[in-house]
Amino acid sequence: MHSNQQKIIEHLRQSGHRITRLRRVMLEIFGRQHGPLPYDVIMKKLSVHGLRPNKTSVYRELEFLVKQQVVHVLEFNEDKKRYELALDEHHHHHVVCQSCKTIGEVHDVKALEVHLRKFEKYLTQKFGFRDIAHRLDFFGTCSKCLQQE
Amino acid sequence: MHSNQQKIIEHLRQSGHRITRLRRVMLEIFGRQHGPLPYDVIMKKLSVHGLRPNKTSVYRELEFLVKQQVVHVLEFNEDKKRYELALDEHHHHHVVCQSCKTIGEVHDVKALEVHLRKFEKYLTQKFGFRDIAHRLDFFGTCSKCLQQE
DNA sequence: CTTCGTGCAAATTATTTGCAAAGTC
DNA sequence: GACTTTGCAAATAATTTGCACGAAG
Repeated sequence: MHSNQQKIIEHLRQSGHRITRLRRVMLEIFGRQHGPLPYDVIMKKLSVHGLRPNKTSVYRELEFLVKQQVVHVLEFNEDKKRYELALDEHHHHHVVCQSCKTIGEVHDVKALEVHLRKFEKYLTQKFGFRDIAHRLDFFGTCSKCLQQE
Repeated sequence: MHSNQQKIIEHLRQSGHRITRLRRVMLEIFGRQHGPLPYDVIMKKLSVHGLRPNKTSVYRELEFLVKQQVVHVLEFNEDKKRYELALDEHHHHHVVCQSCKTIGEVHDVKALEVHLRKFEKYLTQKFGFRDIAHRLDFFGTCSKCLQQE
């Protein structure tokens, strides 16, 4: 996890990008694997780390990290985007409570992954689709919210 | 007019909602359209049908249909929402080309559905999650776009 | 006639842009 | 020093709100 961050920084440096304080700290924040983060939460975390960047800078850095394929954009019908590390070994799915908006993560649902891969292969062979990725999320109501009804 | 549409209208009427021209035509548009539609496309189609409603009305009608669970909201990282019928028999997944933004649909990937259901059952039994639905979409580059590179 | 739906104008929210100044290599 | 990255203010774009009027049952 720490070494991942190192790897990313090395990769960025080698492709001619500078490692600024903002960039380093944002990678650190993402590296701590706190689910997918929206802009405002990232901003708060940056503040905790002693940084008070302009919102433009944060948005631009996110855009940059997405372009570098270091980070993914996700949307859960919240009227705002969320961002999370795009590393292969982080691959997972989300379980979202539509009431309290809590977002959980599920890793390694093997039987599912196998079939997802198979279907991706099918899309490639039959339709010539390339560079396929998938997004699988579950939506429902969590037990806590059910009790409160 | 499709029987599905009739069913929806009946359902709405019985729960005390009025069937206005806008509501009827929007349901008609959703009913004959494959693929999730964004606000601006819906607006154009309404225009073709001879309606020129205010954007507020359209947005409010969409909000209404979502609340009635007649329609789903989808987002594909386009900075705008898309809407499509939420009927069970319409259940499908999307194949999105990230280059030309074309959105295809896939139905009945049986092996996948079986495992998705299984996993949903697991979420219910183990964590007390209820009313679970899933969203599964594939992203990649279509063969047309690959040729043009 | 009473409640629900609509139009209009203005507001709100997340996100983006242009340009000058500052930081990194 | 060259070239990225940042800050600030102002702009966009999609979507929402408040309020008065019009339409469906």
